[in-house]
Amino acid sequence: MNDLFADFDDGLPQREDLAAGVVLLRGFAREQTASLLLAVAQITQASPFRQMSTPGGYRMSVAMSNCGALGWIADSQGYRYAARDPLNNHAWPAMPEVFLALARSAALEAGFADFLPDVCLINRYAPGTKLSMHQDKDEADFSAPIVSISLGLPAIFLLGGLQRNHPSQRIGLSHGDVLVWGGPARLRYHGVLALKQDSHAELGACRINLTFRQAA
DNA sequence: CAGTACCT
DNA sequence: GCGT
Repeated sequence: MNDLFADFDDGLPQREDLAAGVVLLRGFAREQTASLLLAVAQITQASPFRQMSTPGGYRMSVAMSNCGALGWIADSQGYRYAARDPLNNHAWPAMPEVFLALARSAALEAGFADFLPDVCLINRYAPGTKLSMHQDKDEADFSAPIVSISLGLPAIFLLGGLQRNHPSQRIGLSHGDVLVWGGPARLRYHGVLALKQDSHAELGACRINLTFRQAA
């Protein structure tokens, strides 16, 4: 048994307070996973997954797309939000109602009322891909929380402190789990360890993460 | 895999 | 320093 990945087989979704301002909602999205994945397929037909480059000139292993009024992008110029997809110069696809409703209800359940995200960053992880420790700090104000929905293969999320050299705790995230952090935790460093080689019943060798933010 | 140097 |  691995207690990083708790079961929710025979109960309602579990709320777990991991730290001040950090709430893990195990299985919170489990009834909506098919709808979410269908919407991801539609969004990424218009704005395909792509591996962005960091300002330092390295390609990120995780492939990304966005929906909503704004999208998070990285390139040689830096990290920022843009209203248009640089791949096609079109507006990002609209945020589906099921995304907005789920993100809002998860935020409320975690204690953050009136969350109105204008961005959903969609991250696609294959086995071996990862996200190094970073802060989400490209948003205009930090009063709104971050809502993160996990789909497909499990991953180990690293929750660090407010400084890069602080120790991190490992959080196992599985299909349908939702992690919310905000308030005193809003600027905590975080990352994702390289995915293990594995296969998910619905998604195959793939993890999809939806990150909701209020950027403007 | 955590710590660290890297140098845009 | 969302990279190696």
